[in-house]
Amino acid sequence: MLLPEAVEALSALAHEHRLAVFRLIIRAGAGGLPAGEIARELDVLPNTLSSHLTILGHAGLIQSRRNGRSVIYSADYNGMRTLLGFLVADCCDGHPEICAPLAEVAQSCCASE
Amino acid sequence: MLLPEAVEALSALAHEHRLAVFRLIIRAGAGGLPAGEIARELDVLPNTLSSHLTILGHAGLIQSRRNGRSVIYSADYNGMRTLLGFLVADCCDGHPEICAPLAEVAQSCCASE
DNA sequence: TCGAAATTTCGACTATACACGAAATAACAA
DNA sequence: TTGTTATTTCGTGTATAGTCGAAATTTCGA
Repeated sequence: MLLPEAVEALSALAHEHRLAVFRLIIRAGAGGLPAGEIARELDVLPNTLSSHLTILGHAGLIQSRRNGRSVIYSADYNGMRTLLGFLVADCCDGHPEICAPLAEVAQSCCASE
Repeated sequence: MLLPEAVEALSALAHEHRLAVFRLIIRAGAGGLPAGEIARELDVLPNTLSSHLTILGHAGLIQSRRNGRSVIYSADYNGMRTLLGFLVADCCDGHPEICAPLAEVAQSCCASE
């Protein structure tokens, strides 16, 4: 991942509603959520939400598939992983004070699975 | 960390120059870098850089101390750790496909220290 | 085929972010 | 004190992001 792509992904998440949308979608798991339900849940107008979803999608953080009249949005785990990897990479240049605790967090939460 | 603070930190990093500044400062280690050197390195006007540094500082990602005529900026490891923790926390709700690989990355880079 | 539901696209308005020149402030040396 | 270096603050112009209403599109049931 290059810096411009990282900036795009960070910009996508750097918005109150979009970050909330992303977290909601991540927690929904592989099944994802229809746009309408997200709009209702977060009290955002459907057309406004649509533009937010487009931005998150273009940044590689979410994916969409159509199901009947609904469009289902789900997390792009690979995109999120790439972004986190990019951010973490900076601390690996001799600065374990950041990523050592992070390793614990990531490990402990995954171990519980 | 609450959502608004996360948005502020993400917004601070969601800018080509600011992200570059942050990475440069992180790699500089605890010694940090004077504002002027950062400006020269990234070819940004001193006053423009100053506003970027203020934004990163207010977001809790960097710190500053004065040394003579220079102002030295260094990374706020705790702030960065908090942001990464916030982002990773989302995947811990039963989605190890994100944080499992992240745990490896974080662990391997810290192990080499 | 007609109408309703779900979502997106379009166009316009407003607010905010960004960059820059000029001036102010802080520290130090002569 | 005077001048110089390093940095910040201020004011302004411009570009970009965000929001919304209205209309278009897609899908499906009656």
